[in-house]
Amino acid sequence: MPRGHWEPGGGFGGSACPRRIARFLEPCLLLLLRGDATHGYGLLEALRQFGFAPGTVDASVIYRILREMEQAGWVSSQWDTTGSGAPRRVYTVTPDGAEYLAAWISDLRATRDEIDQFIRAYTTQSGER
Amino acid sequence: MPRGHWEPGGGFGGSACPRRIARFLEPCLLLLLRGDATHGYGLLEALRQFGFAPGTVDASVIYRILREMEQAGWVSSQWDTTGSGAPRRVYTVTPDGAEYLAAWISDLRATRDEIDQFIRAYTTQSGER
DNA sequence: CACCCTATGTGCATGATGTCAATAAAGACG
DNA sequence: CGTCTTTATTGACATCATGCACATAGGGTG
Repeated sequence: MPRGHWEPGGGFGGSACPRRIARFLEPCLLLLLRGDATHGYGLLEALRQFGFAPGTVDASVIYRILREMEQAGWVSSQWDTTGSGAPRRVYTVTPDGAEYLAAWISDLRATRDEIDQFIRAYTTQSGER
Repeated sequence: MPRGHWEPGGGFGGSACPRRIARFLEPCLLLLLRGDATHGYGLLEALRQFGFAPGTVDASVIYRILREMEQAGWVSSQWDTTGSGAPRRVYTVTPDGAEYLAAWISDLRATRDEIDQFIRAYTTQSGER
């Protein structure tokens, strides 16, 4: 098998691999930020609920996306120095970010329907044999 | 908005954008090849049934994937010089390719379930407000 | 021949993502 | 104080998927 092939259904550490969807971390982080998670490091563990196995996402990826989203205006940040340990950059979702997340949801619905259509086409073709 | 952002739900020519799923063309081509389409150029129009608007997929992408899949052993090809015009490279799916497609289907099912889970998390959080 | 259409292919640029290293601050401990 | 560990953040580089521009070639048509 040529290098770089994803071995669908088998590889990728056995997880269902939400990373098959491009930029999926973006809406995940937005949704978590609307909840109670607020800073980069805390988001790492919270991602588990969306199918990301622990250790599969590097922290640097989280921070990079957060900075990009702040530049885009989807989130804003302030420093929090009240707790013990290193200061945390705390993120909140802007109104624009909420709209962006809503657009993501509508797009994901469409993507899901496309997948369903493809699976139906497969089972139909297989059943006709 | 920074360049390169996908504007989910709005951009991308208004189509539902199946390309949100990485390498989605691969299973599409395999499924079409199990049907009646046989050569690269003919696959271009046949892709329409999977949500690819005409003109959204460049022909070079099709040929590149076909050659990669042949190297991987998922398809095999022969030249067809019987018709008029330039010779066609005609592809057929190998048994390994059929297995690979089946793995793709199982992976797509999992991906769809992840999307559903994410959408449910969103609507739950929105409903609680 | 000039031109167009079909058909296949190559090369390069860009964007998304993964990996690894570096920086920095605060507290614990000798 | 010096340094070790934990938490938090950033930067630099490599790889992969994809899009775009262009090259090649056969055959029909004026």
